[in-house]
Amino acid sequence: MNIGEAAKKSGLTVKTVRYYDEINLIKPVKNKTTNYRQYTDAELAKLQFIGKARRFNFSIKECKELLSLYENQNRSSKEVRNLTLTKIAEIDVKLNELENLRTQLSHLVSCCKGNERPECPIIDELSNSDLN
Amino acid sequence: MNIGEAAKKSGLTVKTVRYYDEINLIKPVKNKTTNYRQYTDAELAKLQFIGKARRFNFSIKECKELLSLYENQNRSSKEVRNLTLTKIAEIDVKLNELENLRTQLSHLVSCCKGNERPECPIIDELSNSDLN
DNA sequence: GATAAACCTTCCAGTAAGGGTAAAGTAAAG
DNA sequence: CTTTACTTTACCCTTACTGGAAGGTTTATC
Repeated sequence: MNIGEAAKKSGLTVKTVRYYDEINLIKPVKNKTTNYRQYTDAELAKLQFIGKARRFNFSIKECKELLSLYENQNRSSKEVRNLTLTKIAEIDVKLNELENLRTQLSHLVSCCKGNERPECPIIDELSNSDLN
Repeated sequence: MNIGEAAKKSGLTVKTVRYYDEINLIKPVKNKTTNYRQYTDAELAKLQFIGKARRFNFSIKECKELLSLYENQNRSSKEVRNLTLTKIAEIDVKLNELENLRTQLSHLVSCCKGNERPECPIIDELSNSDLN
């Protein structure tokens, strides 16, 4: 199939699919006469796999790893599990950071009258040169 | 003061401070003979302001807005408060996404034996072409 | 006075993961 | 035959910096 169909069926944009070719993630053969990319069903499956892994927040580099695990019939499930656990740990770090931020920002908002006057505790806090 | 001191006192890197000059965020005067950037105390205060706002997850563009509010003695606290509320709303969206991801990934992990065998529910799920 | 270190300068390239647009070739439909 | 839809490559743009090279300046040491 052509790139447009592969993109549609994988839920990716044509640009993205072309990009995955460019970075050697998924390289289809090319029609010699038209120079069009030709995607097989197996390649479509890989595009779908990558799309899903990306939605699961795996980076392209991690997607490459997952893809090679996906293609390797002899890999152990432990390898995949460990990659996933690492990803969960990263998400936890991010969650913590964001929760802290949210707490601090909502504290600032609760201190600020939000009226037409210029006095603003938010600006005051940002102007405070203490690191934190 | 020179850029090194300004960087140290603001908790930013020299590279970052130079970058803020480049993008017209904070432009110091330059010593004509040495061509060194000269930062005033007021500029240092702005660097600190920006550094803090960045740590609060405001983008550079938002920092520019905040900075102009900071410099404007006549602005209402409402404007600052609204910007902050918008930021909190963004954080909430991000938190939701990450929490969903975490739930799904830990569900996958709990299904995967993580042993030496190749059967792996995580890969199976990623191979599932359903969008979610 | 020479030299070395610790500064500072600009410029160029790269990061992640594509998005936007242009100019041009190809294909399918009417 | 023409229009419309699709495809190609090539280039620059995005965010917010970071790293490095090549060179000028200042300060400390010998």
